[in-house]
Amino acid sequence: MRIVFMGTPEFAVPSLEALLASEDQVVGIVTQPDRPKGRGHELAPPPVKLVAQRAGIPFLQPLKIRTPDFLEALAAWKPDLIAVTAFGRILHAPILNLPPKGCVNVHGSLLPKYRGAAPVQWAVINGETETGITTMLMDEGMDTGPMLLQERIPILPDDTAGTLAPRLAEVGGRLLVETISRLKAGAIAPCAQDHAQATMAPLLKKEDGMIDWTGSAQSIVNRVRGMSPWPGAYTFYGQERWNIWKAAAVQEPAQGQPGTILIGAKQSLKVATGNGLLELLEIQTANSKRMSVGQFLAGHRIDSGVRLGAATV
RNA sequence: CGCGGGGUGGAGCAGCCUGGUAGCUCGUUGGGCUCAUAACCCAAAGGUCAGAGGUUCAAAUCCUCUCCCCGCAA
Repeated sequence: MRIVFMGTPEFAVPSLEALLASEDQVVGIVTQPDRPKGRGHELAPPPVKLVAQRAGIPFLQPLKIRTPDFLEALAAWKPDLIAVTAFGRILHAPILNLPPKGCVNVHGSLLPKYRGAAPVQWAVINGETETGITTMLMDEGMDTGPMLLQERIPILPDDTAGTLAPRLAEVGGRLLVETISRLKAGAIAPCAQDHAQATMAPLLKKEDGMIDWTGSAQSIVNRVRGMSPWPGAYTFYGQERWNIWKAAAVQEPAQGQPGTILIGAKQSLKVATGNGLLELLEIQTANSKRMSVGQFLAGHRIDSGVRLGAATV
């Protein structure tokens, strides 16, 4: 079959590579335009583009999807099927209807849970112990199409969004190839989602990383995990912004108001929460790199009793 | 030419503005204390202060350039 692949970030790379290694032919790739990134204003190519170049497969980086030009270019590739993993754009009907076999999407959750742009992160933030990959036939909604295959994987207690995503992406690649193969054989029955069970996993915003100390210690741990490596969970020590990269709930009763710092022996820094104590393990302050709390305390004088929270003037 | 912070013994920081024998917390090593210890006490080792040039009697500190790192913003 002739397949067009659409995808953008690192998460999409295993899907593309799995397709390239499969019996089907990837005749074209669509990815997002290079974007300014990093400290200067250098343009950074999306990971999928790099793979496309290395594989020597023609690719497009349209600024806008809903144009006659793009649709024409897509049609010229004569795809039997379009495979989509984390492309980052909504496909409208003219594209969805283009390939005879339809458009297959790889989604990083157990649909109908966690529809949307950040399913991996929100699953971790909500403390799920299991997630997975769902392949589906795309329709015009946001991850609402009928499901094809699903595979579950556990979320480990120490997983962050950053450690979980690559594992899911691998499963995604495998499941994508299997899905296509079974579609060709007519050995798969699309199964409508139970829309009543649907939940949303919207794109993460910076503010989603703001730690609410009135929550439980475990809920804060989960937020820290889900916001890593981007955009990061944070709080304020006075006016100074602290990014928290690793934390653990401690089996001790909290002392003081939520957010109160407790400096202990052994170079430890614990914080009272709405329910339980939270020990900070890895921290990053402005203009500095992330470091263990032990290292941080070696060079910074932090007093017990100070409250973390919103920025104070 | 997007804005800003920084590179000081192994780690994290102070000192720089107001030039003049390099300091703090921790780690390491040795010793002591202790039933014992990741705890405590004593001692030691370890730095061409990122690099190059300049000003000066004298530069970590002032000026110029280079390299590297980081935060914000995207």
